[in-house]
Amino acid sequence: MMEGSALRTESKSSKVGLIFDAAFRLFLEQGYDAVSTDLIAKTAGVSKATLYAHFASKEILFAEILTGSCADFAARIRIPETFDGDLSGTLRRFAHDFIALFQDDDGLAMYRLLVGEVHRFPKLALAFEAEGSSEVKRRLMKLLARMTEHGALKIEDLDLAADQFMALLQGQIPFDRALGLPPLPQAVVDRQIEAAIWLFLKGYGADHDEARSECGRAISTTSLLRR
Amino acid sequence: MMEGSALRTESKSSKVGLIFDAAFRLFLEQGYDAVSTDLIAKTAGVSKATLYAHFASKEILFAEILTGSCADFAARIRIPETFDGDLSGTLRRFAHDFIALFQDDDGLAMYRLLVGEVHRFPKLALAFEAEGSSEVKRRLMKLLARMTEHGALKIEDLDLAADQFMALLQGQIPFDRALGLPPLPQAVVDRQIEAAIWLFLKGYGADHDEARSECGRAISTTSLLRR
DNA sequence: GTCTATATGAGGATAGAC
DNA sequence: GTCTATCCTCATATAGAC
Repeated sequence: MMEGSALRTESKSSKVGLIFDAAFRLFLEQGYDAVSTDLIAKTAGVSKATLYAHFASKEILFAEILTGSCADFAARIRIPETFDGDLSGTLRRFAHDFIALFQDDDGLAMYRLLVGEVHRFPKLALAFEAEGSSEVKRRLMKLLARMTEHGALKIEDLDLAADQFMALLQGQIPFDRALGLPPLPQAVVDRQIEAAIWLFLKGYGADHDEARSECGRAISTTSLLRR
Repeated sequence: MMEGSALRTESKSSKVGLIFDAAFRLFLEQGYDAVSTDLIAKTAGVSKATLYAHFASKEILFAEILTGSCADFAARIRIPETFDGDLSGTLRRFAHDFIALFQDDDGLAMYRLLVGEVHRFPKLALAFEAEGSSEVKRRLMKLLARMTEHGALKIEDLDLAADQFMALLQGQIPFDRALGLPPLPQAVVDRQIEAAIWLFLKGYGADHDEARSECGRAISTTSLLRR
């Protein structure tokens, strides 16, 4: 678990730790190419030779840093192991943790870094997807499953529902933030979260039963055939 | 308007046009730093001196190329000027145009490029946001407003509703695609679109006997591909 | 306008002493 | 392990002839 917004900064005062921290911060702030090994060494307060004694190349240094930080993302989301019956409260807690990832400058810088370097480090980006966003989704699906068993929700396709809830929470935030827009005011975020929960429950809440018994939650696929 | 998936490639056989095209393709495929002016000149079939005779610097060349292509994005979305009463059909047409942007490799490469170079070209990314995604949202809001006037929808906050519809359509697609995942099969995309329309109308549809007319033809989509 | 050839500098990586 | 000093490649940008 992490305190505050900072991603891993393991300031062991060993040389490796110093290099690691300096490189991490510099890469996040300026990108891969813009940061020279010279600058990293200088910032860390060591010589370039020392840097290369611990990391075989700049690419390897970069890869080690990023992989080490991937898993931290999923870990920031609180998901209860059991469902206590507080439907909207539980969803809301998840929502705030989830959105915080995109408001956080460090997390965002890391996403930018990965996206910008997909050409050079394709595996790194895929690993991030698998251990980050994909992992979050899996855990949300488990939560929604428990809520469905509990009778609080009615969901047939968990995968789809999880996708929709996450999408509603995000809105255009990750997209815009990645392009450099400033974080939204908390009030706006809160409103977006409440609206997301409202619409989600409108579709999957068990207590909105009108027209449900006849229609079910089946989705019309006529357009699939028509198109 | 654009045909096919290619973004602007103005192959006037003038030297400038050749340089422009070569640089555009190379930047999209390999990123800003990975592409040298040497390579651009070679690919375009001109000398480096010629390149610098037309573009003062690599940065300026890059900026001119990207700004020229920003507006093309919004232009790819068909939005009717008047609403003819076909609610789900109109939404569906918008949806397919919208999602196609993220399935398209060129558009995606451009997004990656902008996101990766936010540090170096902050204004460029903001311009893209303003002329691209933000413009699309404005036009969708107008459409939703017409639908509300027409009585087909009941929307209080147009801005919020537009955000939600776009988010539902996107799901995790832009996020995952930006990280290098392959495009989703069209069947999965179609299912996501139908689910988005369903949930959106669940919240904003004016007729609360909603979708009853389509119930008879409804098919459970759980039989379709799972991710 | 367009070329060949080159100046100039930056950055990744290493040699060798301690 | 850590440093100083250095090599060498490559990329941006320009000079000068045609």
